[in-house]
Amino acid sequence: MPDQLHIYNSLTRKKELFEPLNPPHVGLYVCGPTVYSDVHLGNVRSFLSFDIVYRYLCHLGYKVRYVRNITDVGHLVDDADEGEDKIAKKARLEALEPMEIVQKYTNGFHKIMRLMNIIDPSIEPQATGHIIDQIEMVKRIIDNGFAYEVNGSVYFDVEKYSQQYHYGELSGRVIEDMQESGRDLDSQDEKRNKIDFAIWKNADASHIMRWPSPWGDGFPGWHLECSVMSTKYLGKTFDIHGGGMDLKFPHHECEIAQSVAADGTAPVKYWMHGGMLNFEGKKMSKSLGNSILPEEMINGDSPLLDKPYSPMTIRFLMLQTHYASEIDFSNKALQDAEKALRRLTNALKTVEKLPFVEGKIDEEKETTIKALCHECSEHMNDDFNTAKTIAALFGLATQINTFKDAGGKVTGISNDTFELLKSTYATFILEVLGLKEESTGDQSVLNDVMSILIDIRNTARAQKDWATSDTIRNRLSEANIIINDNKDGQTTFEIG
RNA sequence: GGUCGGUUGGCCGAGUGGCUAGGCAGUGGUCUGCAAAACCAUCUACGGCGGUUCAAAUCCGCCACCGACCUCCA
Repeated sequence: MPDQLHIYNSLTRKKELFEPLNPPHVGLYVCGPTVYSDVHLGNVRSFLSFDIVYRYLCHLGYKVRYVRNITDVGHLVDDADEGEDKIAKKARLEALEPMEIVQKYTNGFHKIMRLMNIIDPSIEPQATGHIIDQIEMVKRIIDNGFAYEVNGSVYFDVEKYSQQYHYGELSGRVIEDMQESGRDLDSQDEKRNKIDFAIWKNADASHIMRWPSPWGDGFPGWHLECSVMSTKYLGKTFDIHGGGMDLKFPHHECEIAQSVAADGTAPVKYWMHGGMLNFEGKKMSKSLGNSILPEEMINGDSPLLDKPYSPMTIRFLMLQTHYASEIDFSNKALQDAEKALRRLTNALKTVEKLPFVEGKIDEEKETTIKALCHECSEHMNDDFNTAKTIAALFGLATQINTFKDAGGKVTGISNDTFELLKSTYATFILEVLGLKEESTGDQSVLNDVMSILIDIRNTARAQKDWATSDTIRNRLSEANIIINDNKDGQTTFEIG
């Protein structure tokens, strides 16, 4: 197992040792949301995957500049020529200013990110704030001979590019095949070749989002913003670029082509692609209309769901699967995850409370615990394998619970190992995996009230007044509070 | 049609040549006034057929099924 970070690079299709271009600095770019509607669970998964990448890189001590854009212009709705900007279309539908749409859904996106405990990027650039830079990049591509202008629109010349460079190296596509098998789109007369793509689109007065350019009024093309903003903030070549599998082609392929055509260098050293999230076996996507919003899941407000699930339950379930694999969400999976997460976090509370007692060292136990602690890092080093890391954490949870069961103290291991156990367990759960403790309402008041109820119940129990003690427990259970009489004589509660 | 990926025990889900993944559920036990939690034990699979190998879930071939991408999508 690796003791240094290895990343599966989509570009080379191999797991590679991670060597930053300029250590200890790391440049990380992730394709952000297009803010024309609510982010759904599938989007969340992708951002979570790269949240883990960011967190772990930071954990390893790298100084990471993490750029995740907001796409607020530039995605065409239909085919290339008759296409309308997604934001503009939505603005018409909702009778709002385009920037009102952008603000509304950007706010919603941020809210979900916070709920899911996804850390903010270092820079969150917006495409509309970089129109000038995008125009500059279009100019460079034209100057280098890889784009041509027709009627105020500028198209990337894929064939010309592929004479000199390799278009399709990321997605494994061959341009001859694409020319044969690609579907025919309407009104493509302007393009020299149907595999060419727009980098600047002409827009007449009826378009509500347009900017002046050397080619007349218009708006930037589909894929340009990411090339521009990654270059601007991370340089012409940077370390890691992430996004969902569905962006590999054409979006990321075009990004590579644009950067190479403009600046002559491959933009990215390690390409990472996250797997899709399915519901009932189908990719969850806006266009298929089978998406569940995170808020619906948290409120249980969807006909597809049996009950509400907490943000950390959702987070945990996602992390039980490797980022590159598909996940199929279901009620059963969510309920299992809820219980499993509770086991993990209960052990965290336990280990923080258990006293250490010096004693004869049990070599086997000592070795087991140390090995499990090391495994947490080793598994994360193996292409961010959160599933295996979680397995190791469950191993530690069992060790912790065994201490609790066997006398409610930690003994038989060295103090160093105990400290390692405590810090590893807490660090990986809270910082690396970002599984924060969830609390509902005012904890301090609740704690006070609960300690009163527990006192009354314990008095009843001491008098063998089971009717009273069980009534308290049952009524609390109805209120979703579970009472546990632990082996050590302590009574605790948890919100279930 | 083209390209790529997947098919693992009751369910979810790791895993690329030999060593128990893990979780949830189930079963038996310990503990408990009873529960719950926890612990111990148990159940232990790799789509089908063929091949390579001392050894295959893991490599190769064929077949079946599922999915993604090829058009905006995380």
